[in-house]
Amino acid sequence: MGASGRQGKAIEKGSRRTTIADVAAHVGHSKGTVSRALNGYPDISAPTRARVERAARFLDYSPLSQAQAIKTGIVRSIGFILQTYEHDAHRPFLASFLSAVSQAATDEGWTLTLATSDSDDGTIQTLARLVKERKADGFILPRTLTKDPRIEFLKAEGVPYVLYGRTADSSGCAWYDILGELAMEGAVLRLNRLGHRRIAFVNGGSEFYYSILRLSGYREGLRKCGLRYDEDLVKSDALVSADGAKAAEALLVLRNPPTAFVYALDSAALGLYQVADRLGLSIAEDVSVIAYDGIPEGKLVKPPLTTYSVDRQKAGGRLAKLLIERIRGAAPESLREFETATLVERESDGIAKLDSEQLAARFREAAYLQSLQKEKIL
Amino acid sequence: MGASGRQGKAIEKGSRRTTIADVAAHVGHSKGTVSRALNGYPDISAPTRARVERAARFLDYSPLSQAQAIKTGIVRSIGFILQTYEHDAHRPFLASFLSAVSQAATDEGWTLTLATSDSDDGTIQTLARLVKERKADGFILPRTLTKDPRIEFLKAEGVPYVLYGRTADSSGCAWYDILGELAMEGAVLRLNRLGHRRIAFVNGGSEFYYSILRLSGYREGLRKCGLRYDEDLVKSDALVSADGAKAAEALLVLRNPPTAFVYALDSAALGLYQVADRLGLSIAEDVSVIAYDGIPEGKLVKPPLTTYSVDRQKAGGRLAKLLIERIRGAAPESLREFETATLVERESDGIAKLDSEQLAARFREAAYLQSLQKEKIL
DNA sequence: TTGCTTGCCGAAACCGGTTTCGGAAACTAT
DNA sequence: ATAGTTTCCGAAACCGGTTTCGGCAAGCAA
Repeated sequence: MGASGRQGKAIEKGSRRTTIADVAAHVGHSKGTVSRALNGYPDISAPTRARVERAARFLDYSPLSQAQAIKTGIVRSIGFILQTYEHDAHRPFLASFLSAVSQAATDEGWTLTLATSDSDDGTIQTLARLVKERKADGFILPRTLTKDPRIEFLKAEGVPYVLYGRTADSSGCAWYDILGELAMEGAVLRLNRLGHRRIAFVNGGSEFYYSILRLSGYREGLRKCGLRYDEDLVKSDALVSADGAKAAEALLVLRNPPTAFVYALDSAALGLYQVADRLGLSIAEDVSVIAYDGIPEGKLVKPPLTTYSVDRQKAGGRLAKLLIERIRGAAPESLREFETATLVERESDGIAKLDSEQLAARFREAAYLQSLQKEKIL
Repeated sequence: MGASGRQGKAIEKGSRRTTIADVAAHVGHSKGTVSRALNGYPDISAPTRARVERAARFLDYSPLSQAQAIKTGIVRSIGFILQTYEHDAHRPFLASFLSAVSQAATDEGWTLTLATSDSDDGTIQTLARLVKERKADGFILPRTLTKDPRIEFLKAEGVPYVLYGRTADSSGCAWYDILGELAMEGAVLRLNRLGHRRIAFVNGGSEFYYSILRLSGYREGLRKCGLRYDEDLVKSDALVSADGAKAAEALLVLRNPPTAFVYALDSAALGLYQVADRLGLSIAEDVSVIAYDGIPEGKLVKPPLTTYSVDRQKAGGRLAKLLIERIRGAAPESLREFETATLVERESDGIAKLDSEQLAARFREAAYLQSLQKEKIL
């Protein structure tokens, strides 16, 4: 059945990969025909297509994406930019997130190209470079801002992208997002059921769109409980535990301190633990806290942190699929997915034993004790 | 100065990227000359080369790596495979490690291609696929085994790689590694200086070559202290806190329990905290522990864990550079670097207040108390 | 001068694919 | 039987580079 001519192929020299020409020779057709057959062009007869496909499989042929790219412009690669200036707090997830993205990409025969930047400008430049050098066909943009320069840039360049998160101007955007607002609302409701009436909210970075959403969820929760919104009880820009601690202190010295805290970020909530420790307050007993993210430290801390946990793994996988569809031409409006965070009930929230006044008293007493201790040490 | 002919280039249509032909036209030379000039061929005169380079800069030209690759076979990309079946314990570092790799790659005009696998076989297959599809020119292999199938595969295929770690058969291998053996030795010496005479060693996964090295470091430490090696005091395969806890228990029930522990992994050392907690032992007071890695949880735990910390950031950067040099043809023997782990003195190690017998007594007492408590609860 | 090198560069083939174009063969419709 | 369509595929151009090959001109020795 061999086509005309001898094979005469040297096995030595690292066994050259099989090219489209090999397949063409094997089935006795031209390269063009093989290419069209494999790419589903309609002007190839069914039997020919079948023969070509069989030969391709037999010869273990797979096209070189770079060779395709030089003509088609697409390299089958997903771009992702690690923003190293973001606080470490966001890092632990990265591994499982990236592995999910990469896994999904692999399933489709795609690759994940990773790049880095250490500033906002750098991110745009890196984006530009990857596009110019055709290293990526589209991007996953994590942690979207309310007004995000990355989105503006890519939109202007006509490069496909999909958001992990939402943004103010959603026109032309595809996304996957967790309904953080629902989580915040749920946290408030839960704390209210436990008897808390003064519930504080410590938000994350105010430039991120999720902060707007989470705040609205908090307010919605208050509304459903019939509690009034008190802006004294709201802090923002708490990303790490130091920030969270500062916010907690500011809230606890209020004349009417909150007996419960909702944190938009686990990492910031850890700060409350430090403050409580210092003030001799017991978490769950004296003050309750519920946060959001599901970082591993939440399990370690005492008492373990009740939190709304996010499935980063799933997010990564879905984002990859969505981006690939987007690159293949699907309309962005059809590529918008939501997921909910799942409540992990641990032990940092409990029945309100003290009301705000009693807590204030306790706090004064704690401060008194603390100053006594300090004197002793001095 | 314009070359012959009109430009006649349409600005519309996403402003086509400038190609080598544009540069050639601009300087009035052939494509071939431009290519050779830019790639440092010796048969180009100095003035011509200068003119070409200036034009290239002026036109903001950079060659399309894929187009180059189809002829040269190299795509300027570093491959890295995320092994998702590895325990999460090793994940937290990933972010900074990868960002360093990617940063170093970017500096050289290279990219990082990430792939995933969930089994050993899968890793080889993924390696093979990336090589076949020319998605990567070489690989960084983290967490090397004593006998590592990845190395065997790549060696057989003639694909460049560089190890993060060492391996039994180092022929033809380039690597970057941390001298974990020195750290273990240092830990033993330090504990001995604090008065400890029975020092246990809880090793990591025995298939990893680092385990062999760290064990030898531990033994060397003992030797220098004049302590004899007691195999009852050595456990292995403790990767996560559960494993570490099991090892700790087994060691503490010995007739002559250790008063100090050296853990090859921070994550496993966390298990000792659980056990101590359960048994009413105080870490640093009753038993000391020093570990290795520098995971963030080490800071959170009480008392904070004394550990030998590894600079993953630096490792990533160096590995990328080494790999690129390797791909460019440098001899593997010339690409071997070592770094040391740095001791982070925290509070989990202290002066030995109890000797082994006293500890055994304390432990019996603690066990007694514990059983009492249990009865009360029941 | 002549003959040989050497330096420098253009022409063209090539890498591994995709896509346009046009034509032969087979099918229809008259 | 002839003309007009379709169907299917080959030839060739093309994508953006690299590399081989050979030739012209200048330089040098005889």
